[in-house]
Amino acid sequence: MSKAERTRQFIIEKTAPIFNTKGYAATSLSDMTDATGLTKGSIYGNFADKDEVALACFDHNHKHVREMIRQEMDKRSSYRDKLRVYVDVYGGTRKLSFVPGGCPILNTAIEAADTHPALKTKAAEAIVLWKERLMQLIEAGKANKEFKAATDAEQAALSIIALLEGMIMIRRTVGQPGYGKPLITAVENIIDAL
Amino acid sequence: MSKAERTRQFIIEKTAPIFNTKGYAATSLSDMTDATGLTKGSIYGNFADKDEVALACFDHNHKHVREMIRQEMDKRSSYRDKLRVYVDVYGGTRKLSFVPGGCPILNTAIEAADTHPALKTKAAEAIVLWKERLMQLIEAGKANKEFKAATDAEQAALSIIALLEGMIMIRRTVGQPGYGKPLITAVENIIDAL
DNA sequence: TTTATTTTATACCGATCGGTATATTTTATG
DNA sequence: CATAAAATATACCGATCGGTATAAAATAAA
Repeated sequence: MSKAERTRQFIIEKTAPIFNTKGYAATSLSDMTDATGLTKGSIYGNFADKDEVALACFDHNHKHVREMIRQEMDKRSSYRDKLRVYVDVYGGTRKLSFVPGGCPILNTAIEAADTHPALKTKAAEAIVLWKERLMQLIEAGKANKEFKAATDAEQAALSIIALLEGMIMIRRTVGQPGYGKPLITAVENIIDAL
Repeated sequence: MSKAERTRQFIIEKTAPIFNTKGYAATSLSDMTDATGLTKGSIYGNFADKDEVALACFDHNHKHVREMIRQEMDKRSSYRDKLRVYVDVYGGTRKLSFVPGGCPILNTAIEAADTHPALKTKAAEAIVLWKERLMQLIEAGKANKEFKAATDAEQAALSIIALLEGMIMIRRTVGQPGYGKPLITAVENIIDAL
């Protein structure tokens, strides 16, 4: 890895959490130089513009979440237990470290919807990928006789995603944990009923 | 209503949709003068600062959604049908006009989470109010023998909110209507099972 | 209709925005 | 170690940001 590649990676790692917490538009070049200790010249020597950093940061945040899920999922054998990883990671039952600022897919989707087509596309691809991955797991469980054959994989997958994202929004906003637990239970109920 | 009060209302009505679509930080004074045809002097003669406009705009958007729900709900008699109003309004099955830019509660909650305490508080209050209203309807249905006595009102209320908000995010981001319908069905299933 | 008051427009403020040309320093190569 | 190349820092650009002092205009009361 060349010096430039390392610096590029360094910039991404230091600024990705800021983009996720403050939002893309609200994160300034000053925020980026403060967080990295680098100057604007150095940042612009490795990225064409602020947008390119923002897009790379989304990829980084998204990849971080995916790898955490994957890592935890590999430890589990049954498909039901694999699905429960999402509850453990997003639900925060276990103390699994998450990206600062909440779910990057949700944050990016909301901010970029009417302002940033490229980011919106990335968020959309992330959602599609997530749904397909969930459906894969559910269909595999059906083929394995672990889940009922009548299970609607698409509806279950989308319901889990919507409930988790809704829960993250509600829990982060209201603050009281009493607003999160019933939703964790709701997701668990879906998984149990598969 | 004095001239100033009318102007104040005019500014709110013209800028509220912009705040909801572009976000609070990304909406500039120029956006506001363009949308109203007024000058900065006029706006600052009626509001202390940009923040005061933003807060008033959230209240306006939130009230607009609530009144639309209330209006449609009054037309219906059974509690089950009343609850289905949320599906019709948020689900977009019926062509009920919604605030431009999607759900203001969701948008505000996500943007303000780490950046704007006052707005975050307003979003939190909106969620609490919504949950309590849903629980009222469910408990009333239980008292009326329309719903099962064993129904967990809190979990149902929170599940409906999370599913609807998750659906709005997913539908707006991915675009394809195939991603929304299964979630509408999921909410309908919850209401049917009450 | 005159006058006092309120409301709106003009012109400007310092600060910060994203971005760049260029000089300086650091890295890699012979 | 010398030198060419790459990477970083400095200094600056015009544009726009939110906000304000003040003048002009419109409104309301007498």
